[in-house]
Amino acid sequence: MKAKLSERQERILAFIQQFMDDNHYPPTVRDIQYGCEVSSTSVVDYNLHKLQAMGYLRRQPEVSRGIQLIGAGLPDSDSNIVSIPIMGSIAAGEPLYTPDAPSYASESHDTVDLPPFLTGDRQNVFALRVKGTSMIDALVADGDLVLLEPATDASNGEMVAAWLNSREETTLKRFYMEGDMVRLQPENSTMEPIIVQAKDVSVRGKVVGVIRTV
Amino acid sequence: MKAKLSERQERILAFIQQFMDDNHYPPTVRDIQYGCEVSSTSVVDYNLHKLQAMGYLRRQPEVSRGIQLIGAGLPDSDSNIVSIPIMGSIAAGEPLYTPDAPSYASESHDTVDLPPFLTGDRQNVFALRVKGTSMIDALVADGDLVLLEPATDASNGEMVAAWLNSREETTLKRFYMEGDMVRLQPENSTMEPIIVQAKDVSVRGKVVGVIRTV
DNA sequence: GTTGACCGCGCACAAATGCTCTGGTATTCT
DNA sequence: AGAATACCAGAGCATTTGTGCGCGGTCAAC
Repeated sequence: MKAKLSERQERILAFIQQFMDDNHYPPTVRDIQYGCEVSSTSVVDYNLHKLQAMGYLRRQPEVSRGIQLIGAGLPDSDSNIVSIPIMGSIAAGEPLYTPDAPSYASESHDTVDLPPFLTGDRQNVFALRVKGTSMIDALVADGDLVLLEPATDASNGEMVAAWLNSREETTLKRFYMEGDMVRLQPENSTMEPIIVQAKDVSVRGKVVGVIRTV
Repeated sequence: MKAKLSERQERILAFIQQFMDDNHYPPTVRDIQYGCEVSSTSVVDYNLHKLQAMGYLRRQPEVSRGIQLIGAGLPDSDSNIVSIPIMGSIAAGEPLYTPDAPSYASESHDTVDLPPFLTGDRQNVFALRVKGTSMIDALVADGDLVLLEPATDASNGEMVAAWLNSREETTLKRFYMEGDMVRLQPENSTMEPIIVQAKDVSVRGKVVGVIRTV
């Protein structure tokens, strides 16, 4: 069994994979024909036989769509899911994501598996469980899971996880830089903003998504 | 629409699942016929339509083996991800999941892949894109994705997708049964509740989760 | 040049398959 | 009882779809 594939065979293989991802069932010979711009079904049939002989797929004779890919990566396992670590809770003085102790970052944390559309192309997204209601007016409730993108800076109005030196805690607030002071604004009309020296606060991440189960 | 399955429908559903597990491609109508000891393809077709209307599966018309199970556990049953169909938008008179027009139910719907922890062990969860701000006070914003569990009934105070006969639209509100009237309460202080006869409203699903990307 | 393996093309057939039409039998509703 | 509804059976049609066959290129070996 050779490992060498013609360009057309590569394309057919890729097309089948794509098609399976999209439709959750295998393509017909003609689907492949049109999808790969082949001018005849027999060519597809010919190459499918080749691919089968080489072990790239299996076919059920006389059966429509009787194609299944074998070998690697077929059980959806490709990259349409990402594991996000849950680094702890936020907004009530709980301990949190401590980059000063990097050893922690990879240990014993829970993770959630999420589809990539929630993280976009951001890197190193992590999640925090919200405790408390300080952001209730920004549609973030107690118990929600917030997705954060690591950041050390923020623009005014962005929702961030911020570390307060004075309190030794991390909190979820909107960020406003005012001179050399920083105002951390809760989104809850019954709560007061926190205003501290810029040097006494450090941004840990920006909120990029919210997930709630009821 | 009932959530109740006949024995035959249960069997068909189970058979499809089994078949997919075994063969990695969906069965034909006749496969189901023989597999479930039905005496006619039309019966299978009939029940498939029913199942589709109830949201248990999706079909590609005119396409052999154009069946895919939706809800839980279908993606090769690898169980760390589920495909949820996005059945449309909600809360501004947009069209939605219309079991009365089965032909729609199988067409051109997007799906999102989500980890199972969001759906729990619920079956046939589907998603809707929220349009409008009627539930802003319940922490559901315009553009959010809400996850719904199919239901025909609701307890007072639950957040539901409800179909209004009079307006021919589906709307996202809190549900309150009051005598033989139903009050659909928006969670937005600037909006008035909708109060209609119980018979003029039908619950389509209960909200079980919310997803927002910023 | 000739040969033959390899690959592609177009066509057509037969089987597989989705779908519809007609009619039947229960069960429920009025 | 009669009407309405839900479900099933059988048969048949139209489309989809796998497969086989003949023909025509290309290319390297002889």
